[in-house]
Amino acid sequence: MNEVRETLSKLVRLEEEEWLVLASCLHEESLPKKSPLLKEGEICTFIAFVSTGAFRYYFLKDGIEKVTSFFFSKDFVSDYSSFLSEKPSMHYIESISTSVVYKLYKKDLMLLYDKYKNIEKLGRLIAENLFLSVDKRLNAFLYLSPEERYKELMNRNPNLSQQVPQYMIASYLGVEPETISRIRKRNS
Amino acid sequence: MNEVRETLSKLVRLEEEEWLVLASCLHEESLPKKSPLLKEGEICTFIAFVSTGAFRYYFLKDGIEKVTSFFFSKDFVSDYSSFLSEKPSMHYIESISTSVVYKLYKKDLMLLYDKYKNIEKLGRLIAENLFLSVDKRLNAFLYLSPEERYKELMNRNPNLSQQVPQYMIASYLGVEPETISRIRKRNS
DNA sequence: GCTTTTTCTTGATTTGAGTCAACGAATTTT
DNA sequence: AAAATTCGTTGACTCAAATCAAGAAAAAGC
Repeated sequence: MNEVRETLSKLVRLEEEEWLVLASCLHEESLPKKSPLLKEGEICTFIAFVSTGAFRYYFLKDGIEKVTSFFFSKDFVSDYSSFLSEKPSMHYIESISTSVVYKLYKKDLMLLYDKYKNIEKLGRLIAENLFLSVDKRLNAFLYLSPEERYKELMNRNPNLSQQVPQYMIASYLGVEPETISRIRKRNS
Repeated sequence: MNEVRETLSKLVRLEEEEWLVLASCLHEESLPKKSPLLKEGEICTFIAFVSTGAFRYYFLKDGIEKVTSFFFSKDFVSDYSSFLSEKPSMHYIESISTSVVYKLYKKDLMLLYDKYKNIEKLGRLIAENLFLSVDKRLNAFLYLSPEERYKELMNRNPNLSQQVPQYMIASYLGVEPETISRIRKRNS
């Protein structure tokens, strides 16, 4: 729980009371490997802080899993689009390994937003950060070739291939596993 | 100026005082056709409300203009990434037609955020909305073929081709102008 | 109006990634 | 440890979009 506080404190300085009431809204949940946190068709009603473990965020296109994101320790995992719009999610979120998360439900968060100015601010900062990360990812698709995307991803996250299988990385980069294989061969 | 208020009022209910102080921070600016609002290398210090006119948001890749977005009347135009991160922009923002905007500078906005809870909330809602739109666009690249992207864009914005030349639409969809030409031929 | 420039279309060719398929390598299961 | 399943590599082939190039059409300028 303290990791949550630490992570949040990098964004905003919360009053003691604000933290306590926020903490009282956090629900701990443990998941074994390959457990669903969210399924297609559900409305995502939570933001979850990843304490330990890892998650993948994917959707099915013609029965094939397309990975859109990964979430690791200290990340906030959610289908933020579904969370905001309250529309059914098109995605699955599934644990890659044994995981512990702290869930914060939207109905609680909305009350906190209204009551506590610093939590409202926290909400803005979270939204801004998420904007920055989607924007960066969109730019990678607009600006870069698959090979450039792969190199940049590996540069910024050198141990990713130890954490997730290569076919998920391929999917994340919007290419087929064979393409990653060939990129690796070319650059070795 | 009243259009600004109307647009904002759809997001949050501002107190009279909040609106007045916000309005006092808006700077009107008129631009002839093809004028820059932002250039590559500059830090984007503003969010501008488009009163009349249209803008294109692009970057140069090997000297070739790649259009990332369009902004029309009632949109907020900014390099929001640069605005948030305070890093130099990689983009140009240029008027497509004669335009009038109301600029709100970051230094002013930050003070407003601190002082007025509803403006802080407005900031969150703007960030959330921008997140949703980038996320949607990213999904279009992840899920859809160029042809599907084109059809969807035209569906949602039937008069876009009257407002901007086709080569900019091509660029926006991440394809070459010839491809749009061929898609149109196929579907006629 | 005509001229010039910009934008759009069409064809021929190239190319990078996808698809299909087969086969090793590595994990997991029992 | 052996068997089974999953994962990664490689090759042959296909295909959709990029590239190159030449004109046609439309818009802007005079």
